[in-house]
Amino acid sequence: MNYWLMKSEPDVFGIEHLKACKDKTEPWDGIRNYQARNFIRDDMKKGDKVFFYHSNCKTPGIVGIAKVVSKPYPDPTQFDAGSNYFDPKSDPEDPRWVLVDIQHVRDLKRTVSLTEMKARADEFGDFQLLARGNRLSILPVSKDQWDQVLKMEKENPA
DNA sequence: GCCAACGTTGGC
DNA sequence: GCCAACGTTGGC
Repeated sequence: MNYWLMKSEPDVFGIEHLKACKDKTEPWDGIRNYQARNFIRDDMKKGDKVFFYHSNCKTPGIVGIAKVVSKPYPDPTQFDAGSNYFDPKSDPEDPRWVLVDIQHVRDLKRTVSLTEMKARADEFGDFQLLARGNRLSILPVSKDQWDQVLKMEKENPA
């Protein structure tokens, strides 16, 4: 059982969008970064838990919990010439990009903001979200880091 | 294989 | 809107 953090822009596809989907489930398409791809392809398992993170917005931070509800499978948008995610170099016999289906589990009671987490970076250890220049849209979270966020959720915001 | 140019991410 | 950081592309 692994833990992850997935970023999304609330203006494009936020946690409210995920909740509104059929079965609160949606294919997490459009990942076009090899490091993120490798996490999905090599390490993601059905049942893994996911922090839903809002980026590029007023208060960037973790807003909810989701879970992985499929195995990794080829991202259909890579073969769709009409899609923004179309990749003409991807071979249908050996697809370059994969995705998993993500299902909403619950909203956090409050947003655990990036600012708060940065202020308490020493309680997170080595956390890629807090690393300088971090741009990965999918990144691993340790059990301790997962629990730390949930602990902060229960506290009052700083 | 190097590296400059370019595009994207994402916090602020 | 700005800009730092980083990934990708393509010329050589």
